[in-house]
Amino acid sequence: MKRKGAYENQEAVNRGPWSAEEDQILINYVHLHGEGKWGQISRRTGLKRGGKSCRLRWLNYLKPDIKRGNISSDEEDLIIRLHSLLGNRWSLIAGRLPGRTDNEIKNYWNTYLRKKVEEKHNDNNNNIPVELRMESSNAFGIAIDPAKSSEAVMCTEVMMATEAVNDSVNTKNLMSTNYIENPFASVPADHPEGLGKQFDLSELLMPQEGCDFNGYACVEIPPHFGEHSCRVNDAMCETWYDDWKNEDYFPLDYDMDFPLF
DNA sequence: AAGAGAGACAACCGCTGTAGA
DNA sequence: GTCTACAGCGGTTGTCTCTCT
Repeated sequence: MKRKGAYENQEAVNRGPWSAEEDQILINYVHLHGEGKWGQISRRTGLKRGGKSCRLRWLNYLKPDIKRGNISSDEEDLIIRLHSLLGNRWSLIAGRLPGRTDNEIKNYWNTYLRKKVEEKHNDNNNNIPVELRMESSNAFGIAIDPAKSSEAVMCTEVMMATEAVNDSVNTKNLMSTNYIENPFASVPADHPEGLGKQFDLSELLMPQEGCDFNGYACVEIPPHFGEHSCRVNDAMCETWYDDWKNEDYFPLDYDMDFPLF
């Protein structure tokens, strides 16, 4: 259902690549009026572009702090890690890569990184016994294959046992044992087995004091979830997956540094 | 040199969420 | 509560450039 106003007067709207003249009009407008009020640009400047198109052009191309040029290996690594955590939540991923836009990261993933990750996964898969190559499933029988998955099925949410959240001393039991068996099981809080509280991982991904940004998104459980500070990094999913796959359960411990994969 | 195919990336589209009237 | 406009997101498409034959 098309909403009125989104693309009205379509016949009067320019499409396709932006000209230098159009760019300059948009830049001048933003300098005068600031970001936002995109819908007013055509009325105020005569620019024959929809508000959405203007916003996109500014955010993805014209904004001064946009970093252009090749994505570094560090950035690439970070994208892979964040994608394994967050799935296709490009704006969240872009938020952790200063100067990079969600569109740029999405394009980079779709045209290059996805294949690279898949190839890496296939290589790894060929080196393990057939019986371990079988797709795993979580507590609800949902097949999980982290390297292939473009969705954040496995770890967009974190389960923490209620008692652990309420008991800052007993931090070793942060995860209910039910879910240590399968750390990728994301159990709804109202599920009969859902003893724990459920957090959206993006909520946990808060900048942390003293954490090197390129140190791969150290996160801290916000204080209102309990007094403990459980430091994790975004490698934990892979680590858990490997440990779980090898039936060597990962002992979640207080303030433990997780190894990078 | 020319055409085909692949890759890269800018831009568009459909949708949801939200604020304000 | 409803409607409208707008911001924002993610998926998809279009177009340009490069490489190969």
